[in-house]
Amino acid sequence: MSLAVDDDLWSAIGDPTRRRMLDLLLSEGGGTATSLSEHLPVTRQAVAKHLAVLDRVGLVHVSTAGRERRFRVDHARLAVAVDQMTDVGAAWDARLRRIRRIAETIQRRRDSETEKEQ
Amino acid sequence: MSLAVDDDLWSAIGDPTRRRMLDLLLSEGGGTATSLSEHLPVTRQAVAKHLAVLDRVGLVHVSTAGRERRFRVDHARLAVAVDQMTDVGAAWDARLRRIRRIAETIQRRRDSETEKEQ
DNA sequence: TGCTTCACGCAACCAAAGGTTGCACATACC
DNA sequence: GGTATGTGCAACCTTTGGTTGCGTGAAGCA
Repeated sequence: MSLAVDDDLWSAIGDPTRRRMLDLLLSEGGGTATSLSEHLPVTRQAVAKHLAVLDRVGLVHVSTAGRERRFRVDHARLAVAVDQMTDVGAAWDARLRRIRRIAETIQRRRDSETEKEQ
Repeated sequence: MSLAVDDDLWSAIGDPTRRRMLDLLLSEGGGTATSLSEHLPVTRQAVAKHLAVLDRVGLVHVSTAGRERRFRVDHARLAVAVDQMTDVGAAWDARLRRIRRIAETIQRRRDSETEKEQ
C-alpha cells in the first residue's frame, strides 16, 4: 500500500483555483497570468502566485515572448499527480471494500446462528 | 465531463494531516483526538481542529462515551470523496491521452509528407 | 468522601497561504 | 514620442494549520 505521496505535488493540485487553472491551461494549450485571470474569479496577481506554486513543483513551465510570459502544462508531471490521486483513491476504496466484506461475513455468520436457534 | 467537485469535501481530504487521520481512523476503526495525536506529528489541539473540519463536511461522526469523544469515519461519505478524486483523475487522464493522440496524428501526417518530398 | 488523573474545550498567539489594491516598469503599437 | 497593455513588486488583510497555557468535568482510587 504505497501511500508515499509527494505532499508538495498533492497540495499543489489540492487548491481548487489551481485545479481550474490546470484545466484552462490544458484546454487552451497554454496561457498567461492575465488570460487565465479573465476566466477565473480572482485577480491576475493571485493567479501569478498560483502559477509560481505550480512552477515550483514542476507542473507548468514558462516561456517569455516579448512582454508576455506564457505558461504551459508539463504533461508528464501532471500524469504523476494523476497517478498519486488514483493511488490514494484506490487505497481507500480497497480499504472500504475490505471493511464492508468483513461486515457482511459477520452478518452472514450471525444470520446462520439465529437460524440454528429457531 | 462532470468536474462539479464539492470544494469543501475536496479540500477536507486535500490536507495531508487529515488524510493520515482518515487512514488511522479507518485502520483502527475509530479514535479520539488524543489517540490520533499519538500517531501524528502534531498536538492534540491541532488534531481536534482537523476533526472539526472533517465533521463539518460529514466525513466523520462523533459519539461521546464518558469523558471520551470517539470519532469514526462515515464510509459512504468517504466513498463520495474517493469518487470525486477518481473523477478528476480520470478527466485529466483522458485529456492528456487525447492531446497525446492528436500530437501523434500530426507527427504521422508530417512524416508522410516528408516521405513524399523525398 | 475526597484527591488525583486524564480527556477535553477554550483562548491567545504565531506563521504561512490565498487574496486584494496600488504602483512602477518595460514592451508593443499608433 | 506618447499611449496602451502585460508584468513584477510591495503592503496589507483574512483564513488556516499549528502552538502553548489553562480551566473543567468525568473516572478511578485512597
